[in-house]
Amino acid sequence: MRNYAMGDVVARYKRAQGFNVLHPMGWDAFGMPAENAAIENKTHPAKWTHDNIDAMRDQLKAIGLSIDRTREIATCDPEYYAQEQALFLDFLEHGFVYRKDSSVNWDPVDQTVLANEQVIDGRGWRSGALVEKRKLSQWFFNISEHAEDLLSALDDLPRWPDKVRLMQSNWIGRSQGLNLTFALAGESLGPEDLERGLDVYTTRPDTLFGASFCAIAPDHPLAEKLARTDPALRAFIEECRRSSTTEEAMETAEKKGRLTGLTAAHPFIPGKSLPVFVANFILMEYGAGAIFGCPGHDQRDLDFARKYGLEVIPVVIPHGADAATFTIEGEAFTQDGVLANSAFLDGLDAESAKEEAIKRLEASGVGQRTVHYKLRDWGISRQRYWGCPIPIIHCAACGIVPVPKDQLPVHLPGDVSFDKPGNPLAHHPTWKHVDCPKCGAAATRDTDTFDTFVDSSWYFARFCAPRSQAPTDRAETDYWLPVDQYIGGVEHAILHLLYARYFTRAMQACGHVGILEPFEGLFTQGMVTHETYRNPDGKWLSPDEIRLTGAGSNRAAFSLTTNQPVIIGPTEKMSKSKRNTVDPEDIIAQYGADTARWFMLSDSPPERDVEWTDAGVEGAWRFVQRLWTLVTDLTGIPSPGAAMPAAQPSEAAGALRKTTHKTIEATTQEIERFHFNRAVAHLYELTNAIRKAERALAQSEIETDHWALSEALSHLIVMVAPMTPHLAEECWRRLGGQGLVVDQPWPKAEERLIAEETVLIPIQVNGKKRAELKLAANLAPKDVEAAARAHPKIVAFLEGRKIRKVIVVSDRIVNIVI
RNA sequence: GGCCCCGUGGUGGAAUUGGUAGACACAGCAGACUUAAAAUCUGCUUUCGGGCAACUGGAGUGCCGGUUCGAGUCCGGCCGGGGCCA
Repeated sequence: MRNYAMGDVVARYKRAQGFNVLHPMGWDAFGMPAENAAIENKTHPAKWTHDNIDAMRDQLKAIGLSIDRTREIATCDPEYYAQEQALFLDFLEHGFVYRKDSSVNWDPVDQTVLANEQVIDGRGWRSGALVEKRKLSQWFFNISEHAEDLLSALDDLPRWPDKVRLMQSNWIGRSQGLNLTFALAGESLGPEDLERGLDVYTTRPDTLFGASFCAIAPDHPLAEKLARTDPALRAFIEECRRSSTTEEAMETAEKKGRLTGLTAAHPFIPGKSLPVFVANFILMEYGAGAIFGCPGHDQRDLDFARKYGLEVIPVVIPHGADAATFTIEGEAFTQDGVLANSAFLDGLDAESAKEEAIKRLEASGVGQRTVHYKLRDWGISRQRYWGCPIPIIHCAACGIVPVPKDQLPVHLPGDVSFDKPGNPLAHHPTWKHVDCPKCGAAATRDTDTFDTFVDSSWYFARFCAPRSQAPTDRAETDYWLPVDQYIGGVEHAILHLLYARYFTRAMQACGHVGILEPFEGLFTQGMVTHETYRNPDGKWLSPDEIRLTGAGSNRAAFSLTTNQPVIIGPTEKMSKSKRNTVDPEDIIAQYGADTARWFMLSDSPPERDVEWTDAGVEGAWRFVQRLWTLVTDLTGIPSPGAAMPAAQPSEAAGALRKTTHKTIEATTQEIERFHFNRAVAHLYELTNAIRKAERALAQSEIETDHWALSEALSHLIVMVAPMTPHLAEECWRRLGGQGLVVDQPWPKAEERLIAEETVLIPIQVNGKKRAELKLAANLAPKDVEAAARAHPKIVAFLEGRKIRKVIVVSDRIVNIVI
C-alpha cells in the first residue's frame, strides 16, 4: 500500500509538472499461493485469484490512485499469456531458450517439485517426506551468456540505488581464475578417463603449492563412474544426494569425503601427487565441479584436511611474518599476504603470484585463464498447474515442436482436479493429447508451466499497448519505454530486476522493443514489518485476532476468540503466509483515504523499513482537519491565481510570501528525491505559518496582505494535492479556484523570494558557540569578521586573550581560535 | 565467515552533505474555551547545574581513539541491529 501511495504521489506530481504520465496497474496473478489455496480450500485457483484481485482492486480504488484502468492487465488472462507464449517462441527461434536435464527437489508424496525454500531440513514443507534430487528435462533461458553485459551495463544505470547495483553485481559474481587440468593416476578408472585428467576451477592459483588434495562433487561424472564399481562410494553419494544442497547448509554441515583411489599429479612439484576425494561440500554447479584443496587458506578445505589428516602448508603468510615459524592452527589464513613455501612464487604478493602461476600453467598447456560467473541459467519449467502453459509439443518422431503461432494461446484448462498428488496438467484426461503440428501423429503437450518470474519480466512493455495483438506495439513502446521511474521493494533487487533486464535484451533482439534497459530510474522502498503471532500449536494469527496486554517484559498476547495465550514472534516483513499484515482499510474506513495517504507518507523515510504502527494517524487526521478549517475560515480572500495587487504588503505578509516560496522550493526538491516525509514536514510548516499569519493579516487593510494569504493557501493546496487529492479538490473549490486541482501546474518558487537577505550567523570560540549575529547575506568575510569581533559577548569573552586565527565561512559560521 | 547498510530525545525521525544537533510529527504535561467531556487553540517538553525571570554555564548523536579551526557527518577499532552472499 505504502509503495502505491508513493507511486501515486510521483505520478500526480509529474503530471502537474506537465509530463504525460503513464501510471498503470497489473496483477501478477499466477503462482503457487493460488494453487496452495486451491488444495487447502477446495476452490479453483482461478476463482481464488479473481476474488483476490477484486478485493485488492477495491482497496486500491479506496485510496484514490490515479491509475489508468484501461491498461489493467492480469498475467493469468489468456490475452496476456498468449503473447507471453509468442515471446517464448520468438526467444526459442533466436537462440535464447534451450532444454537440458536439471536436478530438482522432488517430493515423492506430493509428487511435485519444490522450490528450495519449501525444503525444510531435507523434507517437504507440506508432506514432511524426505526430498529427493531428481533429474528432469527442463527449459532454460541462457541468461548466463549475457552475464558480462548485464554486469557492465549496471554502470549505465545512474538512477539505480548503489545497493541494488552492488547486489546484482555480487549475484552475477564475476571472478577471474584458472581452469587447470590435473593428470590422474589410479586403478579404478579406465585409461581413456585417466587420459582426460581432472579439470578444476580455482580463483586462487597462487596457493597451488599449498594443495594437499583434490575433491570432486558427488554428482560429478567421474564420481558416478567410480560408484559403479565401488558400493561404499555409491552409498556415500546417495547420502549426499539426500542432504540439503543449499549453500548455507553446505557451509555448516560437517565436511565429509571418501577416497576414490585416484591421485592427481601436482603441476608444479614433480613426483608429488594428491589424493582425490568425493566430498559433500563441492557443488557440480560451481566451476568444474572439482577443486584442489588448499587447507591453509580456505576454511572448508582446512576443516576437511583436519578430519582426514591431510597436510596443511601455509603458502601465504602475513606481511612481516616468518615463513619458518608461521603455522596454521584452527583458522585458515585468507587475508592478503606474501607467498612462502612456494618455490618461484616466494616473496610475491598474492596478486602477482596468481599472474605468475597462470602464466606458467598456460605456457605448459595444462591451465587456462578463465572468467567465471556465479550466475546460472534461468530454469523456467515448473511442474505446476497455475501458470502459463509452455507452448511446446513433444512428438515421438519430430522431437520438440513449437506450437504454431496461429494456434496460440495454449489455454490453461479450467476443468482440473487437485485431489490427486502431482501436476493436474499432467493427469488431465485430454488436455495434453494433441496431434503433432509437423507430422500429424499423436503427440503430447509440455505439461509444465512458466516460472512466474517470466510473467513479470515483460509486463512493463505490455502496459504500453495492453490490448495489442502482438506482444508489443513498437510505436507505443518506443514512445513510452524505458520506464522513467520504477518503484518496488528491495526484495526484488536481484531476481525480478535481473530477469527483466535480460528479457528486455531478448525482446530487443527479436524486435519487440528498441531498448536494452527496461528501468531508467529505480527506487526501492523499505519493507513494512510487523510483529508475528502464533498459537501454541504453530498456527499464525493476524494482529486483529489478538489482544495485547502489558508493556516491556510483561507484554503478552491473547487470542480474541479463545482467550488463550499467544506467542509473540519476531518482527518480520508483512506477508500473507505469516498473517502479520495490517491493511490500511481500517484507517481508510475511520479517517478517509487522504488521512491514510498522508499518514503513510509522513514520518518515515521511504527507503527504510518501517514497523507498522498506527500511532500518528491522529496527527495526520488533525492535519486534514486543520487544512480544511483554514480554508473555510479564510473567507473573503482573493481567488487562486488572482493578480497581485500593487500595494506593498505588510512585513508579516512579506514574511509569509517568503515562507510560501521557500516551501515550494523545498517541497519540490524533496519530492524529486523521494523524500516524502521531508516534503510533508515542509508542508506542515507552511500550514502552521499560514495559521499564524492569518490572525495578523485577516484584519489587515492592505489588499496585498489578503492576496498573500491566498497565494500561500492556493500553493499549499496544489502541493498537498498529490498526497491528499480529494481534500485538495474540495479546498480548491472552496477557495474559488478555476477547474480542478489535478489540472493545476506545479508552482514555481520566485528566486527573489527564496534568497535570504539576512542570515543568522553563530560565532564560535574554539568550536563552541558563544554568540549569534544577524547580518546581511553575502557580506564580505572581512566585514563578517569585524562584526563578530565587535559583538559585546565576544569582546567580553576574548578579554585579555590573543586571537590566533579566525575562520569565516560565508553566510554560515565564524570560528575564533584563541 | 565475507560484503553492504544502520545506530540521534519517551517515540517516528530532521540536520543545507564537514558549519547553531533535535526541524516536523507522535506521545506526555500545563493552560484557554466549555457546566463537563470530546474537539479545537496556546505554551512547555535532550539532560544536569545556577537564577523569580528574560537568561546562564556544563554534558550530549552506541562505545574507544584519530583527522580538523570545527565531526551526528570523514578515518581506524569495538559493541549492537538488519540485509545480501557464502
